[in-house]
Parts: sequence; C-alpha cells; structure tokens
Amino acid sequence: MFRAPPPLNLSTHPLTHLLPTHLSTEAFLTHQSLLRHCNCPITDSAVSASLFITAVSSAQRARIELRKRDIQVVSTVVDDKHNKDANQNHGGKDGDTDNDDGERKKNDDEREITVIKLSWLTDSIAAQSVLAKEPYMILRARARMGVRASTNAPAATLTPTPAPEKEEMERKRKEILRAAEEEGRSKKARWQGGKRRDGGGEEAVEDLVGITKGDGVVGRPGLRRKSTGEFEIEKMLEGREIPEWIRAKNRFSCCRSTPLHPPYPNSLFITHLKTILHSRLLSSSTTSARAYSTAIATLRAYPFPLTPTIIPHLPGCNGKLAALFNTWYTSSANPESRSIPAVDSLLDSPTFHALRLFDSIWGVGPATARKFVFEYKLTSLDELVTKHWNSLSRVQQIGVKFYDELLLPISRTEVEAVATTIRNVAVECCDLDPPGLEMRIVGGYRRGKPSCHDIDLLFSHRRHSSAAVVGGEFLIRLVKRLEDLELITHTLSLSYPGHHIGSLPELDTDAPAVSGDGNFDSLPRGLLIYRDPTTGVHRRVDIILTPPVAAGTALLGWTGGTTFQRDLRTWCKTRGWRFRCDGVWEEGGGRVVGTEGWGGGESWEEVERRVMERVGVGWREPGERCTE
DNA sequence: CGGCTTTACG
DNA sequence: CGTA
DNA sequence: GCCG
Repeated sequence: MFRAPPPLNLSTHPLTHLLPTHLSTEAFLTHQSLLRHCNCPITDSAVSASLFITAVSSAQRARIELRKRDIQVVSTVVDDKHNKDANQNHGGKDGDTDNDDGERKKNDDEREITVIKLSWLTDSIAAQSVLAKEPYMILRARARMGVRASTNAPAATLTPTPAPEKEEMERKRKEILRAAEEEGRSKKARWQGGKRRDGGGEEAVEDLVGITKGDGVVGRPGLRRKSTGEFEIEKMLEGREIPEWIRAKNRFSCCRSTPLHPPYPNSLFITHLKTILHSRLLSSSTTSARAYSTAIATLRAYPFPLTPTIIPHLPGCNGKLAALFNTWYTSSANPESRSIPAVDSLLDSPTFHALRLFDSIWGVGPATARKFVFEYKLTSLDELVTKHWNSLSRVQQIGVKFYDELLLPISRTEVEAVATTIRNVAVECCDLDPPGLEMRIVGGYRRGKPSCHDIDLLFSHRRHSSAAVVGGEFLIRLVKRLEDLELITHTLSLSYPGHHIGSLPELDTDAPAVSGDGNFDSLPRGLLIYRDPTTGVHRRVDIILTPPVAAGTALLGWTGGTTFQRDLRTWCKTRGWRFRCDGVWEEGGGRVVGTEGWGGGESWEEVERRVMERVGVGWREPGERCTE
C-alpha cells in the first residue's frame, strides 16, 4: 500500500484500544486512523488490550468505561492524582457490588493495563516524537479481563449467526429497547454492548435506529411550545438577553450566527446528539437525521448552558429533545460524566462500529455499508479486501486503498499550500487573460475549521466564462496538467454539465440568463486525489468552476455548512425562489435581480454579501455558518 | 398530515 | 447508490 | 423529529 511515512513509530506498543467515549464519530475514526498509520497495534476488542487511550479525564470514569467492556479493575497501581476525589474506592474492589457471577475465576485473564489521555497522542503528533506516557496517565491497574464473556457469550462480536426466526428477532429487539429504557431510569449502565448479538438483515438496522427510542416522548402535543411569554423565557435566562432568533421563533440557521467554537457551552450534550444523528444516517432514516441536524444547529447557536425548561422554546427542539436532554442532564452532577444510555449502547455496539467503519470509505455510503455488515457479515477492512475486492467499484477500491490517509486531518497551513500549488498550475492552463483567473478556498477551511478533511477550491474568471477559461475544457486541461505533474494520482470523478461545454456568451454579461432553457444545472467539478510532492501524503481535493455570473452563489453554496445550506434553500423557497450554486432563480426561470456575479471591481466576498442581503437572510461571516 | 435542499454524473 |  |  502506498502511503505517507508515519508521523510516529508506535509499532512496539502494547496492544492498544481507543475508547470511543466522549469522541465524535469523526474524531474517533480520525484518531484510530492516526494510530493505525503509526503502525500502532490496535484492537477493537477491549478485553485483549493492555493500553487504553481515552478522551475521558477521570480515573473513575475510565473505570466505568472499562467495566462496560468487561474489564474489572482488581488493584490500582497508579491513579491519576488530579482526580483524587473520584477514587474513593481504589484498591481491591471499587464499589461495584454486582458480582453476581460467582464462578468466573476459571477463564479469568488478569493483566496490568494502562489508561492514558488522548492528548498524549495529539501532543506526540505535534511534537513529532513519542512522548512519555506518565504525564498523561489516568490509571494503571491490574485488571481482570473478559469476566462476563467467559461465563456468557464467548465471541462478543458480530457472529454470522444463521438468521433466527422472525419472532425471535422481534423478541430480542424489544428486549434491547427495554434494557435501554430501564437503564435510562436507573442509570446503572447494565447494558453490555459486547453481549449484543445482531442477527442478519433489516431487523438489525431497526435495532440501530430503535436503540434511542426508549426515551421517546413523541406525539405529545401538550409539550409543544407556543404559549410561553417572553417574560417567562427571560426568567429562564436569568436576565440574559434573549437571542433575537429565539424571540422571533426563526427556525432558519441561515438567519443567525453559528460560530465555530468549540468549546461552545453545550458541546458535551451536542456530542451525544451527533452520535444519534450518525446512527440515523447509517440507517438511512433521512427525516429523522434531518431533525437531529436541525436540533444540533440550534443548540450550537444557543449561547448559554441549556436548562430543561428552555429546550421547548428552541426551534427544532421539542419533546424528544427535551427527553434526551433530561436523561443526559440528570445522569450525573458532573457534566463531564453525563451520558445517555442509548448513546452509550450505540458506541458499544459492534454493529454501529462496523457500519461506521465501512461508511468511512470514500465511495461507500450507508446502503453499501449495511450490505457489507448484514449480508456479507464483515467486521473489518481486511475481510473486505480479501473476500470482496473484486465486487468493489473503482472508486471504492481507491477509497479503501487510501482509507487511513483520507481520514487524516489536514492543517490549514497545508490546505493553503495545496491551494497555492494548484492555483499556479491553473494560471498556467489559463490561455485567455490569466491574471483574471480567481480562486477561493471554500468548504470547511473557509468556515475556519482548524483542520479539514478535504480541500475545496472554487475557480472563476473575472471577465470570461467562455468554456476555454471556466468551462469543462479548462477543467480537463487543468486535471490533465496536474496528472502530468504527478500532483494528482487519481480522478474519482470529473463532471461538467453539458451547458458548460462550448461557449456561453450570455454568461459573459450581467444580464439575467435567457429564460426557458437558460437554466444550467450544477457547476463543473473534479473530485481528485492529490499527492503532496514532498511528504507523499494523499489528500482529497475538489476543484469547482463557476462562471462569473454565479460567483456569489457558488461561493455561498460551496462554503456550507450542510444545515446552513439546507435552511438557506428552504428560506428561498418560502420567498418563491430556488437557490442553487449556479444562481437564485425566479419561479419563471429568470435570475433573481441582484444575485448576479461581479460587475465592476467587486470581490467574491462582496458579491456573496450582496446575494445574502438580497435574498433576505442578511450577511453572515463564513465562520458563523458552522451548523454541524 | 405532508414536507423536509440540491441534482448531474458515474 | 454515493458524492459534493 | 418537528413544523405549518
């Protein structure tokens, strides 16, 4: 396999397990890839590991997470001194009295384990050297591994069991829901993800979706907000000023500021919602996913710590959200330790884990990931490669080949460097009036993300939109040149709608496009894999072209974020317009006056501002569109 | 109870 | 179906 | 899952 040199050599590490707790899916996968990339021996099976890397910060919480994975601390060697108060029970037994499995001694595997903070990894990467673990140590202890597994279910993964009877599946599903619900009430963390046995087919998908439904407070009209006066809301906010979008009940995220913090005040709770959202995406429950996206966008924009009473007053948040928040809020006095049992179940679920693994392959989405997991019974990339390589599409094979690298975060500095390199090549390829060629870095970079997962470059020309400059031919020339220079190793897709081939004289003017067939669809773009000539690392790069007349809408559209875009389009729809990257369109088909691209000496940003003001959402900095 | 952003390309 |  |  062809990849960049590892930033660290961790090949001599003990078998290591990354705990998913408190990590977003993205962060979990990223760090797991990072470890794999450093040749660290990692395992998905917690009971086999000796070293644990975690985002939790207290020894007590670490013990809870370990116990959930069938690892029982028997004696402490070193405790994190910063968390003394959290360790009243160290040594011997630690307050867990449910030793109901009397005959467990037989197969017990006892060994010394170490739990260190995730910051050890990030700091080591930053320092480009393997740092000492001691300062990052949360816990070192002797532990008994696989207590329950030894008395109960031996192989705690997705066993390719022959599909059980329908009734049996249904019974299990209900049992799972009941367990999750019960746990929600007694917050005892009794549910063991490892014990879960998913059968084949769609039932397991339903499990994944249904797993959070235990909290359901659906269909309770009484809970709908509406009738609370401003005064009451003010009381909830304890005198702080009510954000205008709440007062006005404006549900559109494009009409308010959603800054990129974190840490924003409710990030801990939002992290849990993101897990549920991800589970909805993986099961293609699109409407539910949209609902969670909406709620997340709202909570991200909400500037104060949440309270149970304020939730129903926030747009996109109602009974279900209130129930989830209450579950989380009352689970512990310490916000860091709070949890939602149904979310923990997801994070512990081998099914969820496997679906995320495959869904993270470029070219594989939820449906294909489900096929791999439920039909082919796969649990690892190795199995996919060895048994099903030939059934993968070309781009999926590329996605697998660069699996780790494409998940690595890209620093802003590197994004800028790649952008400069490609722009210089683009200028070379621009036959007509090269100084007029313009580029902006869009996507997450423009929203200010400290690290990005790909590099989105939007090109246009200040004076020309003829095909020779910004049409498909230019894109083909540019990609070919980048290939010749060995800056691009793979072209995943190259597309330019027919309208952009050949000359488009009407687009050179500021006049609205000719109505009727004058609408053109999406913009020409190439989805590419770039190879850094000095480091050899591979990155996902998108090159998008826009004619000058659509510069503002293209910049706005390609800057994102996702929920911001969705709301922007919905908002425009309420005004009788259609927003697309190629322009804002009247129902009749004409361009909405005032949304055209630059005339005179306007910059990209000035045109974008004009578009936002023209459609009525008002100007919002890119860094205020961080709805994810 | 219907609607939920967008849509061509491979 | 998956991608942006 | 929430909204009109």
